[in-house]
Order: sequence, then C-alpha cells, then structure tokens
Amino acid sequence: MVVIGIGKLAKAAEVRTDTVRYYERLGLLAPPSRTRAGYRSYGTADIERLRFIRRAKSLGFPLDDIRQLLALRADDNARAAAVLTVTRARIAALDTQIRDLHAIAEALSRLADDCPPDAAVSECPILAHLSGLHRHPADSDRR
Amino acid sequence: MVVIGIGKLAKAAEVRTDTVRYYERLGLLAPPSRTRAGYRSYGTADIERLRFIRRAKSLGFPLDDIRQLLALRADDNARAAAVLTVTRARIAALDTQIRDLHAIAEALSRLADDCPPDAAVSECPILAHLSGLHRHPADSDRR
DNA sequence: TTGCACCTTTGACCACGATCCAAGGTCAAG
DNA sequence: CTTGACCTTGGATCGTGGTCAAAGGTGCAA
Repeated sequence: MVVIGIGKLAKAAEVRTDTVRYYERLGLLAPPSRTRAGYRSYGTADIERLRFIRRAKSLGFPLDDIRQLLALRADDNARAAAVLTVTRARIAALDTQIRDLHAIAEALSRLADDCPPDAAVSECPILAHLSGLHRHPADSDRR
Repeated sequence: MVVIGIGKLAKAAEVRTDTVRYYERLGLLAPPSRTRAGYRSYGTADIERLRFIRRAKSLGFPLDDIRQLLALRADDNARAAAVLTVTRARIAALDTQIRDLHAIAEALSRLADDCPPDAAVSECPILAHLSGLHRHPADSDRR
C-alpha cells in the first residue's frame, strides 16, 4: 500500500499543504496516521477524497455541504435522495443569486445606456438614480 | 441649518451608527464637525450621502467604487463618461459572475435530474461526478 | 557533518462589510 | 442628583476559505 506525505498528497490533489491541514481541522479529512517522527501519512484514497472536495467546490458547494456529501458517500445505508436534497438546495441558492445579480445587471445596463458620455456628471442618469432622483433633471426632450 | 447627531443620521438613512463611523474611516464620509463635547454633528446633506451609498450598495457596487462615484458626483469638471466607466466595469463583473453561476446551476440541474432518489448513494450520478467518474458505474441500460 | 527540503505546531493575517464590546464622557428629564 | 439615553475611542469578532510566518524537528545526500 502506497504511503505518501502531506507534500505529495497536496501536489497530487493540487492544493496547498496548509489547505490539507485546514480541511483536517474542519473535519473534511480524517486525522491521518503518523510516522514515528509525527509526520502525517496518507494513501491514494486521500488524493481521491481531496479531489472530490475540489470538484464539489468548483460546483459551488460550501465546505459544510461538502462535509455532508462526503458523509453520504461513505454511508452504505444512505439513499441518493439525501444527496439530491443537498444539491437541490444549492441549485435553489444559486438560482436566487443569479436572479438577484441579473436584476442588478439589467438595472445598471438600462441606466448606462441612457447615459450620454460627454455630458457633465450633473446630467448623468446613473448618479441621478443613485441620488434618488427617478427622473433626469433635464429630460424634457426625451421620449 | 438643521444639525443632527450620529444616531438621528443613522436612523434617517437606515444604517447603524457603527456603519456611519465605519464609512468615515473608509473615507466615504468626510469627518464631520464636532460639538464642544466631541459629538459628531451632521446636516441633511449627510443623510442624502448615506442614502446614495445605500442605493449604490444595493446595485452591487463595492465601497471602493462608491467612493469613486461620490468623488465624481462632487466634481464639477467630471464627465458622465467617468461614471460610465465604473458602471460598465461593474456590469462586466456581474455578467461574468452570472455566467459562472449559471454554468454551475445548469451542471447541477442536469446531474440532479439524472439522479434516482430511491437508489443507493453508490448509484448517485452526483456523487459519481464529484468522484471524477464521468459515467455511472452501472448505466449500461441508459440511452 | 553540513545543507537543504520536508515536516510539525501555534497563531496571525487577508478580503469584505460590517457589528459589537468595554470603558468612559455628556446631556436632559424627573 | 441620579437615571437613562446618547456619544466617544480602540480594538475584537463574525463568516468564508484559506494563506503565511516563526521556531523548531526530521530525513537524506554529498
């Protein structure tokens, strides 16, 4: 059985050694066995586990969710429905966030499109909006 | 001229007094004049300014951008183009963020739709994906 | 044996935008 | 004159996910 140190593990999983220890503290990684000198020693399954965490992170799961997912993966009695619950909750959170950001981007785009670049800032509808004026001070000729 | 203390200012602008002092430290609010006792004293223009900050924040501008926007608003020689530059940069950042989140949400939704709730976790395509298996271990009958 | 890479721990620090706490000063009402 | 609301400062804390530094021990090669 292949035994590697924290440095090789980190390199294999493309994380920092600090991150490995950090995940151990958070309970995402079990405390590994130690050499006589006190060095952490890992096996290939740990590389797998770290890569799982990386992929989950890249899909927007917070570390708390990832801890749950790891527990479910290791639980022979667990049903896929449990994974689905975590996943659907994440999707819902993402959808909310996307909708919020989209609404903001839309609002900014509309204001930006209405903004004449060469005008003085006093004519700028963006600043006007931020100042709480919902009409341009001199838009009598628009529309 | 109306003079108010930090508590009334904060209440009028719907922020905490701590936030007012915090913004002062960050340079979003000029250090106000003080009463003989050392109390900060503000005027109605400061309520306006705080509300401006609140609106800008609600449109997703970070405080650093807001400091710039406030400076532009106060600069008679500034052109709307400068406001537009800040705004377009924010829109671009939002669009990138939205696209990233959308891609993640899509990927998760596809996985979730493929996941049979009653199956054992070992059959869960979500966990399979996170484990780096891009095919289900037993999907011979799908497609 | 020396030198270097690697490992250990504890604890501080980063962004971001606040929020809260402690210890003390001020002010108006009753 | 006391009570309570308000104000002051400096510094600590939160959440999230790490990153870094200091001071020391270990392992291997020239």
